[in-house]
Amino acid sequence: MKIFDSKAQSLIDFVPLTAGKVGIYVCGPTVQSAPHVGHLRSAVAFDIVARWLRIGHALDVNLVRNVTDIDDKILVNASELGRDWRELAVEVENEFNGVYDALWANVSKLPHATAHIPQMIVFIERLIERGHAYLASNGTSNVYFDTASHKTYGELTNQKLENMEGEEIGGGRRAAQDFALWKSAKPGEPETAIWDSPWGKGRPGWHIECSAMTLSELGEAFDIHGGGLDLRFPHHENELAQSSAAGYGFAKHWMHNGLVTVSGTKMSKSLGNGVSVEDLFAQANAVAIRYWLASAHYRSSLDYSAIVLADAVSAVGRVLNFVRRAAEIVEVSKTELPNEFVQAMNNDFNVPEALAVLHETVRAGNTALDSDDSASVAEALSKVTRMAEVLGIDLSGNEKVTSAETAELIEGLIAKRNQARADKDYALADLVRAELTAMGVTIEDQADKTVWMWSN
RNA sequence: GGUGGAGUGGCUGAGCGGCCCAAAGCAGCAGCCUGCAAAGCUGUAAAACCACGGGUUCAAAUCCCGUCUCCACCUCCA
Repeated sequence: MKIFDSKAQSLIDFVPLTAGKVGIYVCGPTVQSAPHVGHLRSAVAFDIVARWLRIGHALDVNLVRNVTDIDDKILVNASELGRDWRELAVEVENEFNGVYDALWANVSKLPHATAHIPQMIVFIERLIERGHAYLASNGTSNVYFDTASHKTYGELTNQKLENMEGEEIGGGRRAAQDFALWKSAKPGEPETAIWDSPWGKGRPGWHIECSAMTLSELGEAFDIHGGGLDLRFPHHENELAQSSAAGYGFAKHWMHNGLVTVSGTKMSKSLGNGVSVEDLFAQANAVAIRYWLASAHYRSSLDYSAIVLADAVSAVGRVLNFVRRAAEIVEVSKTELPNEFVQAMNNDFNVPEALAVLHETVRAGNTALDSDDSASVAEALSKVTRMAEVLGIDLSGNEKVTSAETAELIEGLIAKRNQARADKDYALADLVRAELTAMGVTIEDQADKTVWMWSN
């Protein structure tokens, strides 16, 4: 199993720290505003990683995705809306979880920053004791990480301190690159966002929550740390600095997913070119969206367009059509994954290549269907089912709930059309079909019967 | 200025020294099937001269050098 380690900047042979088990920590959202496509891509990418390690390698995967539910932006957005920040955070988080659910991208654990404040304080104390953090010189309770004290600072992104732009020196810090571990409470901030600490009232800085939560959830050292490419610096660099300065092994490997772009430019909150989840779901169903999100290799950038989404709908439809037809005549049985599929997944999760195998199997299955070779149909169906499980393609995903009355109505129309066909009254038959189409129903005439399904 | 990534058919997107006269999907065309469709199968066009120019090699989309273009990070972001 090869994985591209973005810290080593090379492909590594993946060997779990503890035999049979894998600990993965992926940076989840800061719940400040609604999810956008980029969040979904990251979630799907790491969901596939977890699925493959579980299904393809029989590993016990502990996938942790944090929820950063205390942060400047949350406070700012809440105050702009005149709302309680905690309420906003919960609401946004629910929104995130709803989409993750819809896309089949769930995780083992969802630790919250606000539930780990004591652990963060302990962590910061430890850094101060070890000489890697200091209290601000301006009389506030700000605490900063001392980047100069940590000689490997910059190792994740291969940067030297002197080349970094840094922020303006302020807030009582010693160097531009030093970052806040603890932020002093400021006037006007809600009481509920202020915690006591050995240094005074305040709240945690941005990066410390992840270091503290990896420690609580996965221990001093764990296998993989993941997240979007845009988090490499400063967030992951700083996490790594904190945790290694604290004396912990931290992440053995790093994985970063590529970004979602629109016309070649990164989709981001600040640029305002983000495509909302509503936009996305208005154009395609969840299975197709997930397929699209996985259709480029996880390290490549993924360009968004309406066309590309429509392509995904067609491509998934092809798979789903085969499964539907095949399932009418054969059962899914136990079978091995195709070798090429396994090879592809083992090669740094090459999903596009794996999808090629999936489609080849579908074609073989369709050919078998056309030639009534039910043994081959069953084989193809079983393989497709297993591959879909690895990739998280919900094969029942296109089924819409239909009431008995609606089904009866549709079946009545189909019977009417088939009678017309038997009578060779094709004008009437086509009229009925047009009626069905208008209802959003697609029909398919098979040798001995007519089946129907909701159009995409 | 520093650090990374990318340029492959009409579109999306793999491949990263020989299995590549380049996977897979979408779109197009033709045939089969169908009353006609849909779904499906088969075949297939557009010079895919793999950004461009050199080089290494028996062999390069894949390695090296140079050039151009684009993107990301160094500020909040998956």
